[in-house]
Amino acid sequence: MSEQEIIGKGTWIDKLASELIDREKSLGRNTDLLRVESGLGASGIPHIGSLGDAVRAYGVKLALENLGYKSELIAYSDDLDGLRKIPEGMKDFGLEEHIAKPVSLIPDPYGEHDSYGMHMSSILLEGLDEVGIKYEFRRAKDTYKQGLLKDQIHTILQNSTKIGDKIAELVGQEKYQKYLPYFPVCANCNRLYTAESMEYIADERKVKYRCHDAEIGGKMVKGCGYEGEADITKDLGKLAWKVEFAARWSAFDIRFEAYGKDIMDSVKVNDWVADEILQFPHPHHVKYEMFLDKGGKKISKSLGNVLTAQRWMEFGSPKSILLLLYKRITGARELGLEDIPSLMSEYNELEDIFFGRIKVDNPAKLTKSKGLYEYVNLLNPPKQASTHVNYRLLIELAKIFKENRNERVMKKLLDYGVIKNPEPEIEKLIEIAGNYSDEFDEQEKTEIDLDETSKKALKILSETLGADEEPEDIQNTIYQIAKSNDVQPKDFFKILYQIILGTSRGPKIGPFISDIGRKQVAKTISEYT
RNA sequence: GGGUCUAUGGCGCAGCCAGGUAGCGCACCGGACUUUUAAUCCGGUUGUCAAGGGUCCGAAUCCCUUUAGACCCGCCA
Repeated sequence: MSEQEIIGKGTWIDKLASELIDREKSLGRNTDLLRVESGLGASGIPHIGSLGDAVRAYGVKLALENLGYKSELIAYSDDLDGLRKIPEGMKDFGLEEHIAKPVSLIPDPYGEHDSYGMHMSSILLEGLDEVGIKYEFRRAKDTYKQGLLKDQIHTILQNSTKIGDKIAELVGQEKYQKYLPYFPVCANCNRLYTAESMEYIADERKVKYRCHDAEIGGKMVKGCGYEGEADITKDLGKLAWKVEFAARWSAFDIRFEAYGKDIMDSVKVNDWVADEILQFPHPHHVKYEMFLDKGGKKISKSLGNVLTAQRWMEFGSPKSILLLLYKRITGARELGLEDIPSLMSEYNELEDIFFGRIKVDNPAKLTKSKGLYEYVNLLNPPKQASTHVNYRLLIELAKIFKENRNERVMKKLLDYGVIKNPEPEIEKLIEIAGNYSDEFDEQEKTEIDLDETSKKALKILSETLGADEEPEDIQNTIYQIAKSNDVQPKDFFKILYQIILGTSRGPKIGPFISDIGRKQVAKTISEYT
């Protein structure tokens, strides 16, 4: 490590915040409040990547504050986006008729929120609440209704020719050389995208449009033929993505926004629009990779491999999500629920490092690990380490104890000396580890080949175990039964593991059987004789 | 057509974005313990960090070129 000064907590988040501050300074901009933004999609079920955008933006906010600046996170729901595709699992709600309508104008099929869009956003917001992220919520619908973007829209529409040419030059998309980058919501049929903007009447701040057929999501959607004018200061309608971010950044004074590589082109154009058209130096950015599923496929709302934060938290702690998201930002990531156990362990390890229980020689690494731990705790780390229980051990124990799980696993942990007292946090851990074990423990009904001698031995064992009097040494008893019935002990043990656990190996079987309950085991075994 | 990411022991991966002894899990080998399955514990082996070049006192890490794979964009938001 060189003598380079450590910035903040020594993580990539701090470095990013520091770059941001340097940039603001060299731009000569006011730094009284450095606002960061995260966009929330509202048209599909929000997955963990959507959560990541907001969580990381919040991390940057924390870093900025830690470096002595005021900051604020805006969570902006794009709820004027039109519904283009009906998400997997929602085919039965009759949503077809709402295709192309802004998601905030579609009723919530579940009847829980004011609209379809709000329903989707809420899933994400609840996820954020659960991991402890604070934000200021804003919606596209209100933003446009209140005319918050009217000046930006006006400027953009006045420069639409220039912008259209630039879009073609930067990303090769030519449609905005023909059309205005503004989609009104048809006043007659409530549809977006079908309303084609023809002309901007600058004096009146109105866009003339005609509702015509349009192709959306590979399907033709009928326009209603209505012709009208949309008032950009208060009517519903929205800018195309290629220019909308810029308008928002300028209107909300946004200084930082991360983005996924799928919208790289849009960001490129928006940066230019912000700088050159709106005269608002674009926010500082960081690009991240999409989360992919374990097959390397993009997590997609329509493919049905959506991994939500809520689903994750059935099996992993909120901190395991934060760790996943704060660990690093670059790199393609194949992600699945099977990553939870190692993240759970890694958190404990970081905690041990933070509290000095694990020595780390490299000072830079030490700083970084401690810093990461602090971010995972949202820069408010606990005063003392929590009791650590290995998550994988819990999964194993949960696999064995299915009835009265909490109580019996807890007892086992006390027996093992892993914990000293039952604690509520441990109960929670047992619960989620139990969920994990129930979900991913394939209980393959193994066909077991049993010859007559094995059956006979099993029968004897079953009777012995089922007797009222408990054999002193079950391990030895099993061994003796095998031997005296001409069954290889090795094979006999294997058969028992197959019957009890569905595997060919397992924990030492004597104590294991008393743990499960010998009568219970006797009953199980008798089914095979 | 444009762009991004990835490549590290047999397998799966971390380390890279702030350069400083190449690490972890599984597997494998040896030992301890167990009445011989298993588990556990201790110890050990395994690497031209994809290839080539550059910067540097020092590169898995930074820069350039190449190869292979994945993903994104080129509908739309």
